[in-house]
Amino acid sequence: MKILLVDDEYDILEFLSYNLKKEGFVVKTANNGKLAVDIAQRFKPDLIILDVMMPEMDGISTCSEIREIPSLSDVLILFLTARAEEYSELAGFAAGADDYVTKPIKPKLLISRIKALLKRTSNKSQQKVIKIGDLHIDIDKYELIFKNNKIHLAKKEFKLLYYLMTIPGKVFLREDIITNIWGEAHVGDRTLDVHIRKIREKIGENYIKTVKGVGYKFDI
Amino acid sequence: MKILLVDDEYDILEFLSYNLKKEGFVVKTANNGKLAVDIAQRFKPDLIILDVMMPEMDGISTCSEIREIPSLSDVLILFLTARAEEYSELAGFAAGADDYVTKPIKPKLLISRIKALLKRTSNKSQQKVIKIGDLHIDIDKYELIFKNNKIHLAKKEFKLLYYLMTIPGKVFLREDIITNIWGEAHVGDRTLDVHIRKIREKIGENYIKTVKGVGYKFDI
DNA sequence: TGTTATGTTAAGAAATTGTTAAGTATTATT
DNA sequence: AATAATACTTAACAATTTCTTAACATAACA
Repeated sequence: MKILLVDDEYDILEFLSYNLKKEGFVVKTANNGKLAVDIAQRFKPDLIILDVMMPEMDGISTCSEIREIPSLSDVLILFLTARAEEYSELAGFAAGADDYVTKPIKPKLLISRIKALLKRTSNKSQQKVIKIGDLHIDIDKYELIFKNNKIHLAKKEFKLLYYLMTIPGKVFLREDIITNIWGEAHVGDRTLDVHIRKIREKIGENYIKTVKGVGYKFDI
Repeated sequence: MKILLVDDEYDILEFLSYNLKKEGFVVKTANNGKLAVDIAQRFKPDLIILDVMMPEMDGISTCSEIREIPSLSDVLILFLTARAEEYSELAGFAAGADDYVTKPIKPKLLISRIKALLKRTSNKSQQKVIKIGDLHIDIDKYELIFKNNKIHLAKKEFKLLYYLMTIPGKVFLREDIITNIWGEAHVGDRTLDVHIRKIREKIGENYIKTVKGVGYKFDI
């Protein structure tokens, strides 16, 4: 598994690089956003760890830029952010982040988050059954089981819930959800909300969480 | 059963090819990943045996590429890996491998693993008698028994019910059912429904379930 | 506090499947 | 080969489910 580390502080690059290599990851580093974009295209990392605060091009701009490069659109992006900058969590997810970790960084925590992230996505395409909490969704059977009862979901509801459940905790952008479920077709402003509502009616209000201005996530 | 062998070392290809052919498998070989992908598409093997370590395109990349080709998405993939490269086991499974065998290769072990693998998947479709609930279907006898009474099903009805029963609970897509029962021929929009109805008339409404917008499933 | 994004509801439009009956094709029987 | 019986397909329409929209309500944010 290849990781690209991006931070303007040399000490942090050194510190993280050491810890990640020790875990068996192949690591490259970049000390600014522009360079990161360049390296990423050749190195094709599985994961990019981006510091939010960087001079010139900050992590969020870098992230947006990476997401626009087709060959990198699937790469995982994890943000490093100071605890204070709470806003950046939102902005980061909006730009297409998959996870974020707050500074000061504890290597063990970071590594466990990285592993969780890599695992989730490597399973993604194969997973036909997803179990989370009281929920159990099976794409082959087109069946949702909630507290041991079968629950009927209409096709769009099912697709939508399944999509959110593929990566629990990840915030899916509103527009990405719409593209994924409805394709390119134009669909009204409230349509997604109505479908979310119908799912919530069936499984309760606790699972699907709204991240205002960004999208929805499935979480326990 | 057809097997595609992929390894960059000629000796290994030769050695394995000999042993597999002796077991009655139809074997083709490729000495690099690119070639393997090409051959696989025409040869349509049941199983691909991939060496993880190969120059240029390694086994894992090859595997990922194969998994992205729809006509090959169901092919079984078995990795050959050196004992040292433990990481590749994980990476391999993530890329969609079905099994792996470590080098040095013992032909007997490899063959038993292959057989187990092929058996696993062929079981599903080869079953001649299926019993579910009050139903008991026998493909050889062309016979359906429902609550201890023989029930006569016409040919198409039988094929259809049998097809749905091969994997109870699984939703079969409308178009897949039509392709499977009627072949490529164009068939009217309501034909499938009418057949479903006739089966339901004979075995009741409880077994075949409609999943609107998707297809039908056999379920209790 | 105004603005924006999302929630909620109900109605009806759209899509999908069900049902019936009649016509055509196939197979079996004499 | 003619007839009868069975199997299959189609078309028309009915019934049902699913989806979308619009209008308004509410909550979160700047």
